[in-house]
Amino acid sequence: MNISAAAMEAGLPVKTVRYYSEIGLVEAPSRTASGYRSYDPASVRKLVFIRRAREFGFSIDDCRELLGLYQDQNRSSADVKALASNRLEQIRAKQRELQSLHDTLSDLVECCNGDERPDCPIIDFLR
Amino acid sequence: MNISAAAMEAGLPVKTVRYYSEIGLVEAPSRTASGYRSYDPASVRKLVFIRRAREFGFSIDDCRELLGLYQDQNRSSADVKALASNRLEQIRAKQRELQSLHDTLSDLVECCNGDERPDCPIIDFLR
DNA sequence: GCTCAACCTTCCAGTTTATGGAAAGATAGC
DNA sequence: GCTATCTTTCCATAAACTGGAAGGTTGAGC
Repeated sequence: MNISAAAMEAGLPVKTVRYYSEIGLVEAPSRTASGYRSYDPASVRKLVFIRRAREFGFSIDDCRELLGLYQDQNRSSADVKALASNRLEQIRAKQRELQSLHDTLSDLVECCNGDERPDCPIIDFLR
Repeated sequence: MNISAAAMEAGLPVKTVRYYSEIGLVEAPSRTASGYRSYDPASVRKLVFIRRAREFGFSIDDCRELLGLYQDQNRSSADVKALASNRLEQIRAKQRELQSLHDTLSDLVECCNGDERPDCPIIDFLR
């Protein structure tokens, strides 16, 4: 399986697939006689796994850990839960932060006339 | 006013202040005879303005624009409002995205036993 | 006047997670 | 055999800084 077929199945750009093996996130695939990377179904499954984890905002380093757990038959679900809970707390923190930004900015936008005059509460607030 | 005093007043790291003039976000400060950067109160006010805008998640390019408006006596508040509304919509989009991540991940975390056994709905979901 | 710490300078490299492109070799279809 | 479409490697770029090295400046204390 050439890289473009593997990338397609995994739902990732070719460049990204190459990049993931470059940084050692997935093991280097075998090569054909002419040097083309050759992917097997197990590697493709790992790529899919990584794509999904990335979509959940897990960092590349988180993915390394998750992949280790994914491949470890003897992992405890507690280890996985710990990583996920961590990520969940990050998400909640970001949500709180965004909420506060949202509230302030939306108040400012609402009370700005948005007309031709220079008067602007948004600028005044930042000033 | 040396760079560290200016940085302190603006609430920014020295490195960042230097960086902002390097990329032309603020005009290059004058120099003392020995080459030290010398900041005046007006520059410090601009740095504060930038810090606040950055805290609101405006990009450096947004800041360039906002700074232009900040310095323009004849700006229309509509121009400022447009930038801010834009940013507000970005914030809302990010909020929706995070909410959906949060819900899925929190369901998964809740139904994971988090014990010594390998069984794990989180891994199963990503798989 | 000397010393020493705490400044300041520039320059280079690294962070994170890719993405874009150039130059050159491989393969498949006609 | 030609041509289009792969593939390879290598280098550059993105955003917004941050860290560190090597070396010059300043001011306080003695």
